[in-house]
Amino acid sequence: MEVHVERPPQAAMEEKRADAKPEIAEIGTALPIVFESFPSTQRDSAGIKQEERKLEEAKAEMGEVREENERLKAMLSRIVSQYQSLQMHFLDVVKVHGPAANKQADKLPVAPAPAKVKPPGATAAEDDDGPDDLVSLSLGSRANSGGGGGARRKCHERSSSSSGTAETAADKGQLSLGLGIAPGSGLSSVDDDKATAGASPAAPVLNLSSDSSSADDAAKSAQAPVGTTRKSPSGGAGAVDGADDEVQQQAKKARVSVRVKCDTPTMPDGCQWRKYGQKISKGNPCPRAYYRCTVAPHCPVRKQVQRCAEDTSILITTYEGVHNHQLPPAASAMAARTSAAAAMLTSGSTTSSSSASLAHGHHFTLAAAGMLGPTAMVSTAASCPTVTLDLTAPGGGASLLHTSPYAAAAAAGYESKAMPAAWSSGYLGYSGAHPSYYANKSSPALGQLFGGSLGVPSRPELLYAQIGQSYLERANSVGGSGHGAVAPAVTDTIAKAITSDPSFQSVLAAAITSVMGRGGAAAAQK
DNA sequence: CGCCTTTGACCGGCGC
DNA sequence: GCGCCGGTCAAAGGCG
Repeated sequence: MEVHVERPPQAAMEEKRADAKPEIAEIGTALPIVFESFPSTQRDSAGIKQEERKLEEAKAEMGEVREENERLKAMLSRIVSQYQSLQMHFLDVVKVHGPAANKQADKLPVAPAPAKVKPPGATAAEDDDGPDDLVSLSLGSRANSGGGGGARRKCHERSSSSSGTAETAADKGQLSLGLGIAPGSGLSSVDDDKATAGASPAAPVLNLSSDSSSADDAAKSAQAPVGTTRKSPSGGAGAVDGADDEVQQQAKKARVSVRVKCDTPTMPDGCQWRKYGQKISKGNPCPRAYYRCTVAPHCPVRKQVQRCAEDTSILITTYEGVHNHQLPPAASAMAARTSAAAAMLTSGSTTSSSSASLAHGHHFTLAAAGMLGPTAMVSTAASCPTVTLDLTAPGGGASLLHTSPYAAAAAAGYESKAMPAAWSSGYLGYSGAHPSYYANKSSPALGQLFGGSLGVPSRPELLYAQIGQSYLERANSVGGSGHGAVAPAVTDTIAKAITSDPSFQSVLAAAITSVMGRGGAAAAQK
């Protein structure tokens, strides 16, 4: 004689999460049966007392469930608020380090729209102005539709809307962090209409995305294949000066290679690919397959898949370009990772080889490096700079491997300019003035946003290390265990999406670092 | 029928 | 200038 509500543990958990009402219903249906089973009044009395007790227990349990629901709701709202707070912090950074951009919005859009992006194409063609003041952080970045108009439309909503004057940002330089995530994907919320006002045709944009497309490419609807030697249409931009051309050339060939233990023919990265070629490359008996992204009709992204000669269980996937479309959540993770790596690569290659040509000697590298994976390697073999993310190493250590020429440069004392040096010392070197910022402003939000277990690092480098570690763990799970199970899980809840979205993390870290670098570079120039 | 893979041919860059 | 090599194209065939 007992009210027995049978619920498997997992079911109970889900019920708690959802609502307590089902439980009430079950109790209600069970009670009549219990009453009918008592023949005598005495037993009825005893049974009623027992039932009352059970009812009280049920109520208590229900209360607990409600409390848990409240806690979850509070947690969710807290995460959302923290995310928005982070956006505010980011704008603060923009204001502090970009006085000219002070007119930018100090107001954040309610919707999680970290930033709008300006197509990388605008970079070279328009980068004839002075130092850019606007850092445009884009989580969703690439212009969907091409055309120069499209590029302008991709200007940042925040920069324009809050100031109320589109011209505000128009004359300011812009730093665009195109991280290869399709517009509207994940946390990105692109409001093209609003963004239009903020677009600055004359604003220099440094694009850190892996997209190899030049200004021309972007002008041509960002659909031109990137990194291809055959069809590079970059010739047309007459406005591109030599320095920018060089930068673009490097960016054009920027690649991100991911090494993952994978038994399947291709790494499940969430995108749809169409195989368009296969070759036996020299030095590797395993054929190299060439894939093209087919999610969007003219997506410029391509990838090469080849098994490691030494260990055929290791799949080496090399990505080129930036998607010009919205990515599935699972694909966003990989895109963010590769794009962050590409950002590091681009920044590093430019600073090491032609820092003067780059208007601003940024050091995005540490931030990017922190998110690259257990092992990140930079190589410039065959005049094609490539960042290799080795996700095959167990343990997820954040060690970074430096290969020549960067490692050599660092060893030779060029740490201030060589990219990998930034990983080890470059960033920390000039960040001396910023720890307070991290400790007082960003760190709390970051520490919580990037996982409550992370805590709040007392030093920026620790913050990055933790961010990176957090990212690595997720990256490992995504890249190593397969995307199939990841996508649905990631999209389960908003909170989970926010806290686990690597694109946001990578963009945020890269942007903060870039801002710091810009600040330092600007100060140095003055 | 549409999409995809396969595969030989072609093209351009690069080194000698 | 020539050959090698990486990368891409495009026709042909397979598959659902």
